[in-house]
Amino acid sequence: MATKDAGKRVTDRREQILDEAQRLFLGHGLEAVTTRQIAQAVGISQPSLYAHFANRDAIAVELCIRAFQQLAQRLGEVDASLTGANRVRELCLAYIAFGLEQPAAYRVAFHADIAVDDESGMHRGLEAGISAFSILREAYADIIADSARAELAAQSVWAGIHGLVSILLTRPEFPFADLRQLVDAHLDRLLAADRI
Amino acid sequence: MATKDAGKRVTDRREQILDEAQRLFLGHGLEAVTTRQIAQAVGISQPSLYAHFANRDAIAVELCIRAFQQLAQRLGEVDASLTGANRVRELCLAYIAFGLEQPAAYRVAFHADIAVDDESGMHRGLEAGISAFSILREAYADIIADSARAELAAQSVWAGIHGLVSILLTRPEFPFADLRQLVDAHLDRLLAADRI
DNA sequence: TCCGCAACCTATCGCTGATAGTCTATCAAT
DNA sequence: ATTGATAGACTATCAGCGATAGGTTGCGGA
Repeated sequence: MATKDAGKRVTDRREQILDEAQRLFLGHGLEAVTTRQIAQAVGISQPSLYAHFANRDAIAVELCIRAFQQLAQRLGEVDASLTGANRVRELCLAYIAFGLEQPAAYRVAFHADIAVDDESGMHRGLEAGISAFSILREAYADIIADSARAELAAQSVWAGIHGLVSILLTRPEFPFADLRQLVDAHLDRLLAADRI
Repeated sequence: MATKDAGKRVTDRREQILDEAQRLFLGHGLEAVTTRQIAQAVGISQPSLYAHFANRDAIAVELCIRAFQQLAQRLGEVDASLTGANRVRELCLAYIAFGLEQPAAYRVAFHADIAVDDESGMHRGLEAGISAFSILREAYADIIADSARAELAAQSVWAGIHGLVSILLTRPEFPFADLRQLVDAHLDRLLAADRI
């Protein structure tokens, strides 16, 4: 009981740090938030963070995981009764909506430069990203029988919608066309190959 | 004469700083390079940089301009005798090649967060970016008569190829398909709408 | 009762971008 | 030829950053 409480307290503080870090990151952007700000928001001293995380990057990795999980959840909410190309299009719309509505989360997921683990060549945030991507991959398995072709299609479409979200987020000052028209035109173009 | 010499000397030092900064940025990435490293490479003290640039961001803006100019030059080298969809495809290939061969330049151009000017809502790097994009826009004016539709198509294709380059650069650890296959599949998909 | 450990603290490190204040060499005007 | 202004460089220094060292406290188990 007491042991469990102690363990729980540690977990809670870790989660509390991540909650505050996420809140600050979403509000001010990844690079702008300092460890001292996070610590102050939690109500502990700045060095105390290092009892829970190896370094600032480790916090960023956890937030990267959260961001990909939120993306996966958003994609998971897409109407499961849809099939084929219709489902792919709705997944793309959900993806773009997530990116534009949660720009800070999207940037943590895709633009933050986070060191990968030396042996695995990955970090846990990337694993979460792959699992989010799998939703799109499986939707394409429904459309294209050849699995290699389905994989290529899914990666291409992913890159395509990522490009739109990415450039809208990082260079919003460019003279883009009307957002709805641009999204529609982009999806029409990107998914034209899957027309029946 | 003497005045001109003095003016020239200033310009040279500015250019020298930018040259060294570019060399360091390309080698070590944007965030990794410090003002002291730049100053040391030039052979002056770190505060002396601030006689030539308002701050570190101002140097980044100039390098952003250079990156876009290099991209524009690369696109300008595409065979001018090509027309229509063939020209668009070659432009896309050149774009992707530039991004993958000059990752640091591409990141400065598209991923570096550089404050925009308050009144104009832009910075000069963005203007250079727009002029690079214009090459693709004009190629689409050749294919699609309706100028609004041509603009939408060009922006969509730009976003599409940017997405592939961007994700390959920022998340190379993802299990992507073979690069040549992926690029081919992506361009096939992205440009399918322009088939005659 | 005492031990060990987890979590916290203060103090401090080296490094960063940026500013203040001074010195010097060059050029234009007297 | 002498003066005054200016450009460009310097040293010294700042506050803020991520991170580390070392000591203190309080609680659960032997």
